[in-house]
Amino acid sequence: MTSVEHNKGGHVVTMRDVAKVAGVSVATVSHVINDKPGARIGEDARARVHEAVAELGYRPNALAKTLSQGTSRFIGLVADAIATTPFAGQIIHGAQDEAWKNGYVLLVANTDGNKAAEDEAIAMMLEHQVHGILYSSWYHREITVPAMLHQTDTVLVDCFAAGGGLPAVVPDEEQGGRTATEELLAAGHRRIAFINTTTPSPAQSGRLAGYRAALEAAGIDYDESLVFPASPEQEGGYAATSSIIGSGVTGVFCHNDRVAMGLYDGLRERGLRIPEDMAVMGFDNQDVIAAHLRPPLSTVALPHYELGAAGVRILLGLDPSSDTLPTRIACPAIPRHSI
Amino acid sequence: MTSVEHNKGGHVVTMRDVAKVAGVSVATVSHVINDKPGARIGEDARARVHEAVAELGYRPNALAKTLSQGTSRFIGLVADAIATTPFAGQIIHGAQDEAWKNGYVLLVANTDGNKAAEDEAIAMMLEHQVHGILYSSWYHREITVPAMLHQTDTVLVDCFAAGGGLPAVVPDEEQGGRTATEELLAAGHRRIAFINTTTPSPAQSGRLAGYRAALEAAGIDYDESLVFPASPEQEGGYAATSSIIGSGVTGVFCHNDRVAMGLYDGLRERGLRIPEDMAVMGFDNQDVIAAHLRPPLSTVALPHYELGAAGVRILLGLDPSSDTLPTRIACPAIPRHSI
DNA sequence: CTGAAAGCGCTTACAG
DNA sequence: CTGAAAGCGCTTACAG
Repeated sequence: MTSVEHNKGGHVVTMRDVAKVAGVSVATVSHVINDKPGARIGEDARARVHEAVAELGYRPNALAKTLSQGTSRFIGLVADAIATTPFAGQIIHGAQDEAWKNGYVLLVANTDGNKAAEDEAIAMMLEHQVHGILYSSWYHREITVPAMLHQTDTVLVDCFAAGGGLPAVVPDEEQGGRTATEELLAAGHRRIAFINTTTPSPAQSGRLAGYRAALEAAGIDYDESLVFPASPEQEGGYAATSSIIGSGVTGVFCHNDRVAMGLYDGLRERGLRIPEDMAVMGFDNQDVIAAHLRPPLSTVALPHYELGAAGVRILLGLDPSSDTLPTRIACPAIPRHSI
Repeated sequence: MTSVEHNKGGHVVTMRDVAKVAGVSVATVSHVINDKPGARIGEDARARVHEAVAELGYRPNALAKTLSQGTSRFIGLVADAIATTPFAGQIIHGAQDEAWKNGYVLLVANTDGNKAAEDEAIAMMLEHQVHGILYSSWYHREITVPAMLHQTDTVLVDCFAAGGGLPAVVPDEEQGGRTATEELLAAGHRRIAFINTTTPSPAQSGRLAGYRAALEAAGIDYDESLVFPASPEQEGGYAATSSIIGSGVTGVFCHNDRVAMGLYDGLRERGLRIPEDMAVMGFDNQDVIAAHLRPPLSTVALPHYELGAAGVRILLGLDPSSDTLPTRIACPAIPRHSI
């Protein structure tokens, strides 16, 4: 394989080489390359430096720059499950784009939820002088903050700390639940079921609260018998089918898209059409699924990309934040054809 | 927020501080911390250094180390679509684990397939003195190598260069197609359809070749009329349903899981049971889908994690590689209940 | 067994 | 308008 640009001497080209070729000092090279505001450098010198840079194929050593400046351009992202769903990928994507935009680069580490790996990851990031760390979860939940995280600036992404103390960004589950229910309401449905997860979580309580709020705003009494528990997967939705049908409901808000997918199967097996016989609303806007169900699923999106992006903005002090109240990111409606 | 460990002086603790507290020179500190082989350091001095490190909460500056050693511990991963599917996430996961295992850290960049972003990403990685770059695609395809990649060691992951020239790791599509077909064969099917994608690609030709090879090995004549073209999504599989049924086949190998998912719908609508009336085999082992279809889908897995891991192994010279022939990683069968 | 010193590739006051 | 020099936090021959 070939390697980095080398000058005739055989070593990688450095600022000294550029200075030599341009006939100026390294200080001058540094000034023109970085376009230092206060730098009074003559046009000719400036031009010679640029020529030399181009001629030699010079590329600054970002690490050396960091060392001398004492401030790094790294942001660390520690994730608990990088590969389980596209969700983590979207967080990484948002964080990376935003970091980039601000001249930072992303250092990522996966921990698989393993404490030891987590500490090792954080230690490595600290040793690399990260500007700060984004500590993320692939699903919204409460976590206990690894002690080492306190050695640098950190913001929690898609999770939050027990007693607060650290800025956090999470999806607005309640607004999401409200929005989902409103979509059903807007289509004329009055008797609406909610298949909720059996797993205690911000999603479980938040989406339920949103469902109730939307109903109330529409002047509809909350009927506890219309919320059905289910495991948050296709299997859960499928199993809930008869209860849903038996409840005399015309629309159902599913805790997530996977549940909706299972319900689709159950409904179809009984000869029911969507949305004519039953309107169904999902949650998550899960890739590969939502847009390709028959009919395409109306749902509400989990803003993972935004979560990652907002995380770095907060870390860089570009967005306001609070140590006690997580920043909530809206979950927008994605209307398709199941309502 | 709090910040890095500081000593009484108020600045972050450095090797000098440790040396001072331990009553030795920084050279000595360096030697004991790195456990240098040739270093003849007394037990007492060694102990004092360790004590000082613990007492001060000293953490080495990895960047400074890199500078003085002239060799970095970074591996860059440039991906074209970090968030589209879990696939890219799995590549990142595999690469990160393997990098970690060898003392390297992963720098990731997303390009969204955008040439400018790509060049910028590579430039940034070069400036950060990466040891090498993993250039990856989220689906197996031929690419044209960005020129800048030649300035460092690079290995292609889930893609390969037109004329060779760079080591590459890709899934073994043909073996995967063969394996998928063999699963159907092993269940006693003799008349087997193949729903292939309409998109020209290594997957299209490789899986077809595998299908034919398996048939041939089983002494079954290849019948061209049994391979049906379809768009590689749920919609394509659904649309192929009548052709499949009309072909008198008892089993079908689908180009991917999404196609299989669409076919499931089509079959169900016509009252056909899986696998009793029709056996179906997928490809990809796509998360969130494959294991949760009704019945759970038998399929073949795309080895993305392994692709990422093998990529860094090749980059580090731990695995053999070739500049002309991509390394092929096996696609294992994942038997479930659709056959 | 241990330390002084040079060097890695930059940046940044400070002189002039 | 430009350069010499010190410094960032380490490592590594080289002396002793």
